[in-house]
Amino acid sequence: MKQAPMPSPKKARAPKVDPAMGSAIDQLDTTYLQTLMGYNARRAALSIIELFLERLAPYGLKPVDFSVMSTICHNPGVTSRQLCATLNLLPPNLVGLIQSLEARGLIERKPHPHDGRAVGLHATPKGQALMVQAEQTATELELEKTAKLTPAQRKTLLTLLQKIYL
Amino acid sequence: MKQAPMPSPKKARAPKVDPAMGSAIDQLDTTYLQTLMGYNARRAALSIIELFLERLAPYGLKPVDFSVMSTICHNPGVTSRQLCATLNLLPPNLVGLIQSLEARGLIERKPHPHDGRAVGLHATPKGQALMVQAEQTATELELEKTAKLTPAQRKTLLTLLQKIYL
DNA sequence: TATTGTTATACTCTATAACTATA
DNA sequence: TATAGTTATAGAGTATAACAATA
Repeated sequence: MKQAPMPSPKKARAPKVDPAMGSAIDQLDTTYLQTLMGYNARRAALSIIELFLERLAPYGLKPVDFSVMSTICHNPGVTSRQLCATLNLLPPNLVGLIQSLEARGLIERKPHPHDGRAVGLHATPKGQALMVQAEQTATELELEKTAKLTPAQRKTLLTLLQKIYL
Repeated sequence: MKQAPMPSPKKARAPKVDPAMGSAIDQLDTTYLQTLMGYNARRAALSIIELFLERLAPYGLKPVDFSVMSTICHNPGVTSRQLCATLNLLPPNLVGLIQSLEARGLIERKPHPHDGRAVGLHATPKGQALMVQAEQTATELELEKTAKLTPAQRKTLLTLLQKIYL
């Protein structure tokens, strides 16, 4: 809503006021950056993740842990390779994460029925119970962070973002 | 558009097919994660940044360098403190970045007219020329990455994202 | 006393190469 | 030969504490 005051020309390379002026309003001109999807998506994501880290800390889950646990819960028997492909993670970075979740008793590793190389990942009852709470907390926090959006706008935003990365 | 096949109930905790089945379609159920703005915004941002790194490498600019340079260009005389506040950076992490840009002859540091502690940052002609090209490249790459969106959808997406972090 | 910019440093995240066991 | 999982490690990114100079 705090948009630039809309000057007539399209390009505004020089700022209206000199930032070197110790003016009370030291608002900078970021109109160009705000036209970039990458910039805006990153800023929005980081803003949400900041609160996510705070609210999910009691569960001992960071964003990546959360997305991995959630995917395992919803896809019992999933393999590491599938997780990597789906969540865009690198295999070496998933190893320690999986080991940690297993050590905490949140998941179990079972031999894969058809492939001796692969290992099926399953959430334990403890892990499932934790994720029911964690997902609820995450959903709540997300609604707070997107409070300025109507439900319709929120749905639109999700759909449009998926058109970029899917 | 490759949405889940829309089962009647709202909640779908168990997947339709067992992922342990070495099925040709090893598509996982990520319907829950896709309802999270943080997840989608992060995935979209990373997707764009991936191409950004590739296309802007010839300029020797990464996303943070780019946003700093762009902000300096559009706000001559801006201080480090202002950059940190506007771009959500931490002062210690900006020091090396500024020194690097100065060493490359892209910016100049001039004493601040009113505040002896502060230093005004200015893009050199070389830096300005580089950024004209870099911004054009960035804008082009962004349009490629958002090719599935109509201009109206693109504008909507930018506006909605800003409602989250601004 | 508060602020700007800085140094040093630690911690996390991400990426690459190479190895094993199985297909 | 190709793939799943692993190990070790390097590099980038992000964070905190403490300091000097100036307001």
